[in-house]
Amino acid sequence: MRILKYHVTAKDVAKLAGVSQSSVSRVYFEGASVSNKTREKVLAAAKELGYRPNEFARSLITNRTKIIGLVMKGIHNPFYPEVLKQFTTAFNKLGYSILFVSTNNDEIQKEDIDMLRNYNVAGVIITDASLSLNVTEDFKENQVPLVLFNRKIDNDQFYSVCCNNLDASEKIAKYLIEKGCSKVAYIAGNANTSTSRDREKGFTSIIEKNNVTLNKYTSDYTYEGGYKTAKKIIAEKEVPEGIFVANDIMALGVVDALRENSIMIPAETKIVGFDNIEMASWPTYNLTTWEQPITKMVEQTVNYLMTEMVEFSGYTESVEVNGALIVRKTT
Amino acid sequence: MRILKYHVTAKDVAKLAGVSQSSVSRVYFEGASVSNKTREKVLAAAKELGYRPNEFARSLITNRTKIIGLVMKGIHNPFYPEVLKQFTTAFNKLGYSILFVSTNNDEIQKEDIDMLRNYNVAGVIITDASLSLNVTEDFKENQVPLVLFNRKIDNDQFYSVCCNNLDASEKIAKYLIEKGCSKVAYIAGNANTSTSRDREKGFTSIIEKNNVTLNKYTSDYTYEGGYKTAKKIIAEKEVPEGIFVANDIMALGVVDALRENSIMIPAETKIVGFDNIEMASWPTYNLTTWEQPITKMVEQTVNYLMTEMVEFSGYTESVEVNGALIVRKTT
DNA sequence: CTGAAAGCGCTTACAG
DNA sequence: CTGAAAGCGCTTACAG
Repeated sequence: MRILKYHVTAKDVAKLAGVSQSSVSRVYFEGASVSNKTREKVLAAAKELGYRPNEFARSLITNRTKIIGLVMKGIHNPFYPEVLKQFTTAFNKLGYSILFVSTNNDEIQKEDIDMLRNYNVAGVIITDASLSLNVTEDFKENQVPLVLFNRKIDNDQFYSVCCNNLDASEKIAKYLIEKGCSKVAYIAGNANTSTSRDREKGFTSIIEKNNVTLNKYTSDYTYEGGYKTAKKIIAEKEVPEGIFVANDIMALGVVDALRENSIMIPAETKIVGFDNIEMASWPTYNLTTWEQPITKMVEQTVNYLMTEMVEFSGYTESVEVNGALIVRKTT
Repeated sequence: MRILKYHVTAKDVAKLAGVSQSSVSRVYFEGASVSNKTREKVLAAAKELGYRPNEFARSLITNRTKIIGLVMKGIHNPFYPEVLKQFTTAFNKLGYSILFVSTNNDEIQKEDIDMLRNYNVAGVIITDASLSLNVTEDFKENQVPLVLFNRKIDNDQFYSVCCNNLDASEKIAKYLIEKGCSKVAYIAGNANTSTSRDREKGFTSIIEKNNVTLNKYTSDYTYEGGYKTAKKIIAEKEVPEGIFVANDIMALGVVDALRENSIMIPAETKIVGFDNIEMASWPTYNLTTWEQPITKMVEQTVNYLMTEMVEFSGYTESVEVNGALIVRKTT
């Protein structure tokens, strides 16, 4: 056993303040009614003793915590550290803490979920990973609100927050056509992600309507993936006039590969990415891309969770937040 | 109030297994002695009911959790997402969860610490930020082990894990001299970080011994900072033959700025970074750098915390883990 | 508004 | 090894 500094409890505060322990509790419990006089006495005593309510005793009774579980897979994509930072800042301001879980698999594992269940998290955000229904039954049964961030699942079992991927990719297609491309390519991210599928769908629909030649390649949302795919395209001899790459980090790999082979961007080939990560604006790359409105997406997620945490409704919707095309020098 | 699914407790398991609640508790508490017969009965009953010990009730008594607080500031530097991922993976494997705190200030704030104290974390890792002594008194008093990761503080009040910054920067200096540089520059990161100071100290000592001209610049460990500092250096007309940049992300900014001004790397100027982030190996950059041994640094931190969490000793030391020079095409 | 008391789900001496 | 009981620090009906 550790020998600990004397732990200040509500009882100690009560004694010093000359009130009951219940009254101390009421001062720290939102919504309870206490007279100003009692409140002042309690707060003064609490300050003197350095009292802080024990979150665990609290959670034991209320069966609630102020912990948000955040599950993230692709921390290597610079898009996600920014997302993490914004979520942490937003929730910390609201008095909530972030329990961070990094999953290695495309699909979230039972262990990852168990970690969150063990700590009885008040809400869950899953970014960048899919999940099977049975894994989340626990959350539903316990009325823990859940948001899929930057991913959606076709059935309407989940609340999801995404960028307007379909519309965005249609606009990107139109933009490349306007720029005069008569032969284009799409480089997909992981095939099992909704983002890659939606971006492919929107892009393809417009391209096909305009009788532009389209080649599709599958990659994996990494720099190396983009680089290798571009090398493959180059090896096929007929480099397309425009390439829409499903995310920025892959697009940077594509740019580097084309440069190594002295293919001029944008003169010979135009490149468009997706995300608008910081590096896209670096002078070396100056990548034309679609900006994902992270701040708005985070806001939307936080608002939903906060509402559902106050009173669980189980409401689900696929929310799409509008981004915008950022034109730089690769087109 | 939420209407919750019936919560399975140790009592329920005890009833089904035909043993006392204490016995159920003993099965789940490491170190307690239970007969195999009892254990089997309990585990069977627990499985049938889907029992999971309540962490909060547990923590209330033991005054311990399986939560590690991880404080991070510079998540924008790609070095840190990798650190975060490795810590999360390592601790999850050991059954510990990560409470993530992102601080915005160079110095950790009282609020950040309060967040960790509220959840009675078992251990704390602080990366990339400094902290004043008074803020951490709470941890000491409560015997919560603490590690400074990639930062150290001159007094020996803290256990810290760093790369061998001093030795590394001496070697980098020697390397640049060997390569024939007779005029060099050092671009510092945030002046109040131990990493930047140590790297400057080691580099300077060797450079001065060899009568090589040295100019020093202060920047801020960001890409933009590196970029702007390089522009300033260029404006001074006499671009040094070698530049040691205190971290990679700044070094990439330096490389981009020099390229924009058509200064040949490494022919006219050689660049050495520090960290060996993923991007340093990208073909566009191919940056010579010092590899920070993240895996070993994480291991060292985890081992220390695990030991101190079992039995707190308060032992402190400044541990330095050896990295290595990675020669690429900027030198 | 306030206090006394029950109880959340565990761990842990204490007997046996 | 095992059970009955006390107690961790709170919240929350229940009276007053």
